[in-house]
Amino acid sequence: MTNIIKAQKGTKDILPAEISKWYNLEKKAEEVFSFAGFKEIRTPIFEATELFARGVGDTTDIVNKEMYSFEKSERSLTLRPENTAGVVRSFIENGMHRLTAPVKLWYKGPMFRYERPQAGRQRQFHQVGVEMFGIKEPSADAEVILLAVNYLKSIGLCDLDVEINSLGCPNCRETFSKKLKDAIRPYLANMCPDCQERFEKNPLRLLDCKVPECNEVLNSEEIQNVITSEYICDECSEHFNKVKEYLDALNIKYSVNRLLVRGLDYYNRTVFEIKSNNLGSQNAVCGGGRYDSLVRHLGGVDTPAVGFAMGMERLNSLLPDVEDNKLDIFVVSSSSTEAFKVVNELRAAGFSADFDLSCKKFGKQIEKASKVASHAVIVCEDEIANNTVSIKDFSTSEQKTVSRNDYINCLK
RNA sequence: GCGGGUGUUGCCAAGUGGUUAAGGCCUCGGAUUGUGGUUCCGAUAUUCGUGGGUUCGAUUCCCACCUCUCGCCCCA
Repeated sequence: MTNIIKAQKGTKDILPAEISKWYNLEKKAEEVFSFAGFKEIRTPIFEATELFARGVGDTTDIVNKEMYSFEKSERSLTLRPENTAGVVRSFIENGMHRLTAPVKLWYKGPMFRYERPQAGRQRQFHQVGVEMFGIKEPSADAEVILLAVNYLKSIGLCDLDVEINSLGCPNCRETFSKKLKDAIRPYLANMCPDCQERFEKNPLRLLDCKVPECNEVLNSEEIQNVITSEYICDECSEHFNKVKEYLDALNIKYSVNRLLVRGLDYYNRTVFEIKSNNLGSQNAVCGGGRYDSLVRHLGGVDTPAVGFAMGMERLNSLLPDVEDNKLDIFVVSSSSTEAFKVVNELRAAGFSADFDLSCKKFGKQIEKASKVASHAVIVCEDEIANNTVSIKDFSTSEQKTVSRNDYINCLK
């Protein structure tokens, strides 16, 4: 026998038994986002590799070691590892900066990252997210966070922790990085190898290292003074305060986490994450923030933007399983032809209906009917002879025989 | 890329260095050729993750690889 071909590492089938959970996530996204004036956008699954190298940032792990890239006709292409870069590309390419601001977009779909799979992490996974372009005011930040919270609420997730932070503008970021590096430099030799590398590549990431020795350094009074000091400029600070005011006014509970640093290079000012305690180590269900320079960076007209993305598998794992809906009607018949006709009539009338294609004997058909449907419509010899059908309600076991001409009405 | 755990049928799951690999669920057939959800009977593993090795003999012992899983890194 030939070898069985299995799903690739880190990929999964979404089976019929779990599909209603997915439908629900997608349906609620459509509802909640369109209620807030967001329109869905669908961008290609693969893009030019350069888009991600420039868009996501070539200091990131995503770009350095997690991309599914391949060559075709001398072009380097990559399966999208996230969708912000793709949406921005589309925004620029389609001249959306000419539309009245804000341009509000949402998306859902598969993303690909070559990582070691673990709880809440696959190589092919799904994200649902929003991007809003053209508003530099802090109201946009608050609107996007509000939307995230409301979406999570709509799918039944209320008790999640919202954490926010401000990275400041590129200037603040550089000043702060420099201060931090200066402060840490004397202790660097005692810190973990990862931190040694972060020190050069992305100093802000030093802040959330989990290694005890590094924590010790970070918790020292000297470093803490740097961390808690006023690290962003007045303008950025005002922006951040305003965001917090909006969130307070909207009764959104949040905490400010100075150590929250998002891994993608394009963020500035507001960044946020929404976390759950029930997810194991990959505990963020939502991550987002402001990325004012990305559109310009990718060659578009300078346009401020904010957005977030959520991991749908992680959302699903927090949600209870839902039971499959039963069919309205299963047609039991001694004649396949009659069954076909009746099923067809029922479906046209708006009932979900099915019948036994292999025309097994009566007992088997009624057994199947009781398992998959709430009602049986019986069309056997007697009924056919008298131009009637029998309707059986499995919840009460009651059965009545009605005229074939208006049985549909008897079901309503 | 690094570390820990794991792998018996569609699913759950026992088991042993010796030849018929328990049991349960699901599925299918029958008791019951017009009435199901109860009951009873019957059927379903010839790669026991894959490939090597030890042995007269391995699903059981050893090695390698792979999967899944939990962590690290990083991220949703």
